[in-house]
Amino acid sequence: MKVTINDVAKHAGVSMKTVSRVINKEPSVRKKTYDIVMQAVKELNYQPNTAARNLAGTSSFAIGLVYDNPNAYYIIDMQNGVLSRCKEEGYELVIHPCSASDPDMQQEIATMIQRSRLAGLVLTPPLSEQKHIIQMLDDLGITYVRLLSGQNNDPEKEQGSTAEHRHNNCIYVDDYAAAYEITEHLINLGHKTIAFACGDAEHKSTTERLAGYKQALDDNQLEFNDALVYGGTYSFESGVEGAKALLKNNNESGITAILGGNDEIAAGALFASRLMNIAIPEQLSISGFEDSPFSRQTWPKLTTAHQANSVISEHAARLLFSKTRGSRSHDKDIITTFTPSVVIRESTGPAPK
Amino acid sequence: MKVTINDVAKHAGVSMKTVSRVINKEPSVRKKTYDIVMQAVKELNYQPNTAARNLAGTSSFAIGLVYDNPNAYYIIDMQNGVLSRCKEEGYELVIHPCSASDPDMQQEIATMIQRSRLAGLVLTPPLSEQKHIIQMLDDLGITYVRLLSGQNNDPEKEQGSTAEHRHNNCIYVDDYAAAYEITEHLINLGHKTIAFACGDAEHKSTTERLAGYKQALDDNQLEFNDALVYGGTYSFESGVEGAKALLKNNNESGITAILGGNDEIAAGALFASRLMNIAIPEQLSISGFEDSPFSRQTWPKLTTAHQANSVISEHAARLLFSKTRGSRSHDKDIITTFTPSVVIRESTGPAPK
DNA sequence: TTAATTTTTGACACCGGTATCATAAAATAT
DNA sequence: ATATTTTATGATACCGGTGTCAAAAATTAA
Repeated sequence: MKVTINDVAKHAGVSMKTVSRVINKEPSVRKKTYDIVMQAVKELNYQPNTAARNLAGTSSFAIGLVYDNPNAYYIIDMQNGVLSRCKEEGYELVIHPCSASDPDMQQEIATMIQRSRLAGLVLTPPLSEQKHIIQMLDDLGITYVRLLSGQNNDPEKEQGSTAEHRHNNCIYVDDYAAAYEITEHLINLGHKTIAFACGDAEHKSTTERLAGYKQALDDNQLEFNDALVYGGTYSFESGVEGAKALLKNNNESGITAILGGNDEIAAGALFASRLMNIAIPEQLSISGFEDSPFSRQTWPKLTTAHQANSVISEHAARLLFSKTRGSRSHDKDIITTFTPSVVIRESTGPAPK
Repeated sequence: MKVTINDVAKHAGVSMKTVSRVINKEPSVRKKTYDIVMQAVKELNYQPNTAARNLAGTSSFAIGLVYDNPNAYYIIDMQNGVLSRCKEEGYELVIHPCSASDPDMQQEIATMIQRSRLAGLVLTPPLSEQKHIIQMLDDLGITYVRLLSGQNNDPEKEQGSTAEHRHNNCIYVDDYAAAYEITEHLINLGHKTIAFACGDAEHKSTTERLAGYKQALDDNQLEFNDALVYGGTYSFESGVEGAKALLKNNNESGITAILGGNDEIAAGALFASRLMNIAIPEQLSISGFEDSPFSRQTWPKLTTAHQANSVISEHAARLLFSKTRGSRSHDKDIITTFTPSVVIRESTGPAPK
């Protein structure tokens, strides 16, 4: 029933080590031998036993994906992107949802790494931003890749000694640029009083998006007003609350557009507007951020910044693999900075007079 | 740095086999010995190496979760439920998204099982309903649990010989009852012309929900009308199309309520109503099914049938473990049939006169 | 108290690969 | 053609646990 490397070796008339070489695509195997072995592999339908490889090898054929993020769409995209690369490389994926509020989190991650002898880790925000996690991974000496909000400027310069400053293992999403772009879109529509309903303050993405928004205002001679910024979380409920707070007293601030920290916030704002009988986009424009499927399922559909999460995570995995194995993959194919692009739908329109 | 079972054995002054017994909670270890070993485990912070256990043991300490379902919320819940049980049991989870349209799917699943020597598999619909998959798993002799739509009636009677008829490895969601309940809710609100926007026809859940709907109509002396059933898919877009089709020609059929096959369909119907300037719930009631977070983020919020996906999947994992290991867990704690319960929100209301 | 039985524990051979290093074969130089 | 270098292959010792079976210790019976 189950075929082992020895069966293949016998069938092909070579040693088991040669079979091992072939399936691991090691160099220095003659073309002819390679073909013979592959033939045997096919004929016997041989599947290398993961456990055995993991045990015998220096590191296992598995990587981990760690996340602390309640956004289902985001997570699924992350998983799928990483999985597709894993499949390509013949690796397994160990997923690890966790919660920053859990005091054992750090220990748990360490345990997981140790038990499964993971070859590497992909960290998504906001975990990827936490110093103590990074510190721990460095202490453990494990390879990892971080998904971050920001830009990968001056890579040479950034090769700092401390982990937080070493940026050659990061994939960036340029939220700053995207927020700038989307704010500009609103400005171009004639909006002058644009509010921003932020996500969690601790997330780097919030800071970045806020900065991009500010810069866009500034570059267009619009004054930044602190009262137009609502600090919340990346959730629908926060969007509802945010919109209510921003538009209080019959919109005394004269807001004509709200930039949502993400699609959920925007959807919440949409919901609140509905409650307050505000027509979108005639009386108020609302934009989201991320372009999750969600943004196409609201009324009206959301203008947002498209973020190709599964592509991003696939590249994160690519980068990770380029660091673990003898970098079989070409680092050059790896994109390390992604900039979401504005997708215009029906939730934004010309500013009312 | 890394602690092995031998280190623990030495530290505790016992043989490595005894340590193995302790960490596997095997019987016939004296309390005193057990304590000594556990003490050593703690002191050294020993983590058993998964790969080694998998290799040496009869089956590996990992189970698989296979799904072909585009619904992110659903998948995340499934994963989390199964994961929580895995954590409890010290197992790993191998996730495997796949697509029925992929001709290699079956082979891929077989490969995964073989490579990772999975101890078992949890199958979610619609994969869990496909005969050829079940057949294959049986041929492979692997343990699995299926999540199905239906009821677990007459368990004794059902112990048929063919896999499709063996139902002691299934967890049921009673969509029939839930659909009945939700339809009745609409009827009680005075609705007499209730449409049903179905999900994918091949899904058992569609058949079940439809049957429950029909029965409720019947029990309340309302005639079933084929023209009021729209056959679509479990997607937002389908909900939009479905509502448009059902309400065509200025709602010539006089529909006052639409039962959505799931929340996404309902959200789509909501969207379409908006397009057609139909007020919800004043002119038309719409209900969803599943109670995904989604149903709380539409306007108005959806009346729906709450389905505790993460609990369901946790029980699926429970059931699986009860079959794989020496059934350490008590089968009696396992619920095998779940009935979603109606959650009333704002998308349904009294029928218009 | 000793024999018989049951419960605990340990020695050791695997599980199915990879890593190392020696050896054989092929390519190149002399 | 032979010596030398390079490249391809194989023998064998692990990796860190589990399973088997026999030995030792603890219980119970006689």
